[in-house]
Amino acid sequence: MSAPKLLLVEDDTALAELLEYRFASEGYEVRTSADGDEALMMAAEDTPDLVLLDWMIEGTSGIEVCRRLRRDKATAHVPIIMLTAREAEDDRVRGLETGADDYVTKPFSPRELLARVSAVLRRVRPALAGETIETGDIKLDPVAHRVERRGRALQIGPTEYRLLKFFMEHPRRVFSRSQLLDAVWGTGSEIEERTVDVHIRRLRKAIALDNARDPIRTVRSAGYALEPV
Amino acid sequence: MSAPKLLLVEDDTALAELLEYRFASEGYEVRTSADGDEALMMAAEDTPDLVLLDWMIEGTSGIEVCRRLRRDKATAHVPIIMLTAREAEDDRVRGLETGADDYVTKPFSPRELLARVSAVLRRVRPALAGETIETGDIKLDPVAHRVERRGRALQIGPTEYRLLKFFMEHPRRVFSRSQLLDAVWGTGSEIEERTVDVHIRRLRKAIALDNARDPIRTVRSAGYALEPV
DNA sequence: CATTTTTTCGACAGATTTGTGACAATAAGA
DNA sequence: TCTTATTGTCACAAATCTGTCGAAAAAATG
Repeated sequence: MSAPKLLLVEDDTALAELLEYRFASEGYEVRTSADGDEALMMAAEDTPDLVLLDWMIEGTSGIEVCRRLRRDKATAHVPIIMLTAREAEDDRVRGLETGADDYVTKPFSPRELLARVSAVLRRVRPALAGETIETGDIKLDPVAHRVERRGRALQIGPTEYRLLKFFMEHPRRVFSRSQLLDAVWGTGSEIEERTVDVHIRRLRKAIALDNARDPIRTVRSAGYALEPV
Repeated sequence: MSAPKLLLVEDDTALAELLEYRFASEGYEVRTSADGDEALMMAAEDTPDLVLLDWMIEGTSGIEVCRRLRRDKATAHVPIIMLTAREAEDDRVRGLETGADDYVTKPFSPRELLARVSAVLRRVRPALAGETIETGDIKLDPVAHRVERRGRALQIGPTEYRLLKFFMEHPRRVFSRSQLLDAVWGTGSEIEERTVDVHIRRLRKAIALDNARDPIRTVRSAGYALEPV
């Protein structure tokens, strides 16, 4: 399984290094920035799976970073855990309103933060936490790299697996062919858009059961979506 | 998702370039003009989603541009944020009276302006921010690209979807055929006006339910409007 | 009531978009 | 090395959508 990618935005160097070390040793891939604008750039370049955001950083404030992350389509759904020094109620409230998923009040133990991160990831993108995702009657176990539907194991190729996993992480949402290319094939892949159609067909075939409805919805002139049956 | 279109009216070239760059990198589509009359022409050609209007521009004054935008049916309801250099109370009051939606006092940070723009757009056109819109008994989810009425999913073609979405973003308002052509088909589409009628009919058919009233009102010799049931 | 204007409706051919099977190239595994 | 899977593209078929007409219906006008 691929290591969850964290983006840590923290200008206290000592704390940042400590956390970086602890998370790395727990199997996370961590990148750090002390500066809000830089962090936003890093997030834009390579979308992280979760952002740890200090509320009190220099330059662009934490709340603003949060807003901007939410506003950009690519990072709009990345979970954010804010690290706040203040006990101040309204800071937390404002944070959660702005779209943070959870907060941790300083001082905190690395262990506590690890637990929160794991919890948020489990809730938002179960596959990253190594947990089985279930959408409708389809179950996907990212650790075993196995997919089953109504108890029956499905045989499914690598690309179709990634495609299905992506869909299951964002059920009901419509994705254009180019969005799917970016998400499943990687940004900048120079692949024909129509190729997506072919893989959709292969995926449909792979997850088809005699008496089950096709859970993949074609949205004409827009793209495809996975609808839980 | 289509990028929100902004029209920036600002004669301070340096500021204009800065803003243009920042907004572009946030996913907006920006056109700029330093001149009031030119700006009005641009707005007429391709209706923007929001206008950023400097109050103190050369030639036609900001307040006049604002008035004229409000007077033209096509741009009457486009939100306007005015950029005012003065702290002067009466300038802001006059602006809001003339029909501006919000104001930002110079000097301001691009960040602050971004926040205002986002807030105004969210308030005025939720679908641009990916929120579901609800008009009467019809619900439209732009993310899932799905329309339902009284809980029942509707089957609806691409053009009818765009048409309905536009109507739902501006309920109760009457639009002429040429306004609809501009908004739904795109400016400069060389399509027969009568064609709108046909798509209205198709939309009516698509959203019809046995026991429900037709929510689309025909306004003879003027156009069509969506009336929440 | 007859006339004029405007809108609705059904039909249709052409255009777009999507589904599908086949195929060569490449990668992976035995 | 030899087999077997997987991948990305095509070309063609199938499905769906589009823009226009012209006739019929409805609404205003006088």
